[in-house]
Amino acid sequence: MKLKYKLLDKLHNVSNSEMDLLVWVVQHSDERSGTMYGAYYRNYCDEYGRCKQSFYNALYGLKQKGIVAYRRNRNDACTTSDYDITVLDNAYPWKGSKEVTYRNEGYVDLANPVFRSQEFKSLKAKEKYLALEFRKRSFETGKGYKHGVKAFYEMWSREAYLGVSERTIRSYMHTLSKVCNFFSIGIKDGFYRITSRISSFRKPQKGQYGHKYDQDMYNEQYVRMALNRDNIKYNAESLSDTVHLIYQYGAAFANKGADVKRYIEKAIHSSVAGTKWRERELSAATVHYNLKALLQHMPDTQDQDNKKVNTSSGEKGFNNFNQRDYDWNEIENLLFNSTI
DNA sequence: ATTTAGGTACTTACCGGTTG
DNA sequence: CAACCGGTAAGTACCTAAAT
Repeated sequence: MKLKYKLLDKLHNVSNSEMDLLVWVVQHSDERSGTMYGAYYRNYCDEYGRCKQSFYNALYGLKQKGIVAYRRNRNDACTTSDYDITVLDNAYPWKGSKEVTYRNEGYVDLANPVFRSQEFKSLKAKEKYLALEFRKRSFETGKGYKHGVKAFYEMWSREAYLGVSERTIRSYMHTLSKVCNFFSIGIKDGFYRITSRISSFRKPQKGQYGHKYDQDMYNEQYVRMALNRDNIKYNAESLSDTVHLIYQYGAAFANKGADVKRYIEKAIHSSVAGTKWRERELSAATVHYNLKALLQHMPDTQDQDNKKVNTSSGEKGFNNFNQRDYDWNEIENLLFNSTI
């Protein structure tokens, strides 16, 4: 859910669908690799109300601009394919370690409700970019972003920033402060003063509606990936019921040295065994039943590798998104070599 | 995958209101 | 008055969605 400040420079000229794709990818990514696994075009299209061509245009566009690398995955029957999309230069591989490097790299937290809101989605691409920049700048200065009016227009209208006229910038400012209420923007003594509106950026507390930890998004994405690969239809309710099983059974599997996510994938897969490809519908109850059975038939000790991974992340293994048996370093190399 | 019709974003230009 | 703000409108450049 983190977008490093240093990536913002690349975002001044992305199209709106590219910006949406990037935000979507970061929101569903594993922070430690900066990668979203199993990205499926239909999920993107549903969430942003775009046609499938937009997904591909955005994907190719982001790659061409050096912002992401991607890799295509097909299932065994070649009936579905999804993508692992890595946001370049956006990994936090030292999470949990004492590396100074990790702490010093600032980021915009895309988990914030603002960046999931319909208001943000309906902004223009450059307004979205500006919102990210203002978020960064108002944090770095502590008391908000202050910039002389003349210099402000001079800088932001430059090609390397927004590349639009002063008049257009003013309309962006209006949208961000008056239409969306994201920022408080005013001019005093010849200076623009921009601060984040706390009421807009406040995150829901635990237990409140809309509250999500970063790893909740990984979990949900993991389940979606498994469902997509088996062509299983689902709705919001059956999906959330299934995702919930990860929390319900996480500890029980961890006690046996196993990662619940690997087993929920199996439980999902066997829940549609014998059902025709086109007629598969998610039944959380069946998945639950299968998962329970898998747990009961498991020996008490598992291979130590899994256990090690689970405990090292410090967050119940949520960050460890090794959903496949690939060698991690090999994936990294493939992804990074495929770009420039 | 490529083409195309329709839609959106942006620029330019103008206007009236507000501020100092 | 001068400088600035926010609104509208027309033309065009570019983008998206859907057809081919």
